[in-house]
Amino acid sequence: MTGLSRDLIDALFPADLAEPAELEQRYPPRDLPAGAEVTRFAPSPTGSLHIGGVFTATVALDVARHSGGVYLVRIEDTDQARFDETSAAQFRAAFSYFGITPDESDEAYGGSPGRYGPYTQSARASLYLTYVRDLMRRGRAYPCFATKDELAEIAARQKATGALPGYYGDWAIWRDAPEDQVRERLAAGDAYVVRFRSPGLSGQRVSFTDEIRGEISFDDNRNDVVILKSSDLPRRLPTYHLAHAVDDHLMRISVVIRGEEWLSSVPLHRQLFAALEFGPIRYAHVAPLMKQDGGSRRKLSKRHDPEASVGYYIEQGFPVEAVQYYLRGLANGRLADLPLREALAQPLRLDEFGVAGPLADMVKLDDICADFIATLPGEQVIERLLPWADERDRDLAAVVRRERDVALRALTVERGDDVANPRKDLRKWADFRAVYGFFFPEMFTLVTDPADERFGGLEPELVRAMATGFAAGYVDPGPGVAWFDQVRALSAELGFAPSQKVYKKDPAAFPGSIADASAIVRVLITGTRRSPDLAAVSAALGRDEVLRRVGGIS
RNA sequence: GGUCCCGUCGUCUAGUGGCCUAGGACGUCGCCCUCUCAAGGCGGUAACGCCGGUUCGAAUCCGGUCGGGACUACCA
Repeated sequence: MTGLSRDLIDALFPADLAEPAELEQRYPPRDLPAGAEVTRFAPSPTGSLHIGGVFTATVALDVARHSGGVYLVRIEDTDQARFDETSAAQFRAAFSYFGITPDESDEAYGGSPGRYGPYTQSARASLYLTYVRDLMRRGRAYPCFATKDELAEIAARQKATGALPGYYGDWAIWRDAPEDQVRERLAAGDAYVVRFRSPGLSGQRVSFTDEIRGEISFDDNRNDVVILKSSDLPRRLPTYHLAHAVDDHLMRISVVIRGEEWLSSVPLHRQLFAALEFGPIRYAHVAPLMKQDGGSRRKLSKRHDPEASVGYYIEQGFPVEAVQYYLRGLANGRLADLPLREALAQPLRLDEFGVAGPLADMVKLDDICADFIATLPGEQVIERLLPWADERDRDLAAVVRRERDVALRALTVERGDDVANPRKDLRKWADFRAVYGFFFPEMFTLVTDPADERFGGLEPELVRAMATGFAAGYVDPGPGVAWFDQVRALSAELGFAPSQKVYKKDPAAFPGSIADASAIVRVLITGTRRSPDLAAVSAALGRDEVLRRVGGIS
C-alpha cells in the first residue's frame, strides 16, 4: 500500500486546488448555542418533489428550528444525466406551499445563501477534488481503469464461485497496481475513476447509533467504492458517498436526517469520515412512506402513485396544516392524538419515530382535511381558496372575488362559530366549485325543463305545480319561521305522502313522498338533489334569487 | 444469494413482565336523528405472524421460524 508518487497524482488535478486545511478555515464550525442542531434536506433535481421528501424535510426543519439551529437545502445534482431543469421551480413551489422554506440554500430554493455555500453540488466540484487529491496523496484512494466489461466479468465470476460481490481484495485489480502501469494507461488517455481504498476487513463488525433506531451493527464495508466518477465525463463530479462526507462536514451538519435506504451505507460513510479526518456526525434514518400493493406493500412511487408527488397536493389544494398534521402524526404517533394546532407546535422527536414504513392513508388525510377546513371561519376559507384558485381555477377565483359577499354567506350555511357540528364537505380547495358553486348566480344554470331527470321522473305537471305553488306562497326564512312548513304544506296539497314510511306502505297511493316533493324545490334552488339545508341556502341566496331560480320552470 | 431493518385491529398506533377479558383514532357495519346531503349521537366489527423457551405470570425477555422492506450502481 505504498501510494503513487506525488507528482503523478498532482498532475491529475488542477493546480489551484485548495488544501483541506484551507477549507477547514473557510468553513469553520458554526457559532451556535449548545444543543442547536444543523440539519439539511438534500434532494436530487429529478423533477417534482416526492411527498416523502416533504416528510423528511419537515422533520429536518423541525429538529433544527426547535433546537435553535439551522436548516439548509442542498441540491444533489452529481448525476448530470438525470438532471431535470424544472426541478428548481417545482422544489421552490413545494417548499413554499408546505411552509418548509430553508434558512440556508441557493437563492433559487427560497433560502438565503449563507457562508457555507454554494448549496448545489455541481458548483462545489473543486471542493471534492481537494479531498480526492488529498486521499490519493495519502494512499487512501487510487485510480481504477477497469472497464464496464471487466467489472461485469468480475461480478460474473464472483457469482459463479459464490464469492461476495464487490470490488475488494484480489478482485480489486487496480488497488495495488504498479505505478508504471498507471502511467501507461494515463498516457494512452484511458478513462479512470477514483476509488476509495477501504480499510475494512471481511467479516469485521462495526456498530453505531442511529438517532431513530438506536444501536445497529453491520459487517464493515470492504468495498473500494468509486468516489470520483469517470474522467471521460464532461464534469469531474463525485459519487454520493464522497459528496455526502465532504458537504455534510463542510456545512457543519450535526445530524444527517435521510431516507432509510442509506442505512446500510453507514459503515462506508464512517470509513470515509475517518479517512478524511472529519469529526463524527450523527445519523437518523427515516423509513419511507409506503403504498399498499396487492398483498404486500412497497415504497410510494412517483411513477405509479399520483399521491406520491407534491404536485398532486398542490393541484388539489390540500390545506397545508392538515397535510403537515398528518405527516407529523406518522412521524410521532403521540402527535396524532393531539389537536391540530398543538400538534403543529410540538417538537418532533427523533427517538419517537416509528421504524417501520407507514402506509400513506389518503382516506385518513381526507378526514383530517375536512375536519380542519370545517374549523375555519368563512373569511379564512376564502383567503386560502383564492391563492389556490388563482393558479388552478381562474374563473372560480374571479367569481369569488366579484361576489365575495355571496361566498361569505354561502360559507355560513351550517357552519361558523355558532354551529355545533359544522359541515365537513370541503377536503381540499378543488372541492369548492362542486360543493359551493351553485350559490353564485353566474355559476348556476337555471333548471327550466319540468321533465328534467333530476326531478326523479315525476310528472312534469306535478313538478310545475310544485314550483308555481312554492313561488306564489314563498315565505322568507327568518327567526321564528318554520321555513320548511311551506314545502310540507304544498307537498300535502299535491298529494305527496307526508313521510317515507307512509309512502312505502302504499306507494301506489302517492306520486311520491315528501322527500320527492322537496327534491323538486331543492333541484330548482341548488341544481342538485343533494344539498345543505334548504332554509339556510335560501337565506344565503336571498328572496329574489330564490324566486328567480324557482321561476325558471313556470 | 448475502447483509441489515421491521412485524399489535383493514390503516396509523398506545403498550417497555401483572393495571390487557389489549386502549384510541381513521375506515367499515348497524341503529338513532332526518325533506336530500354533509355532519352529529349510540352501538358493533376487528389485532399481539407462528413455534418453542424463561417466569407464579409475556404483546412485553430469549431462541428459532415465517412474512414484509431496504441495500448489494461511475442513481441518489
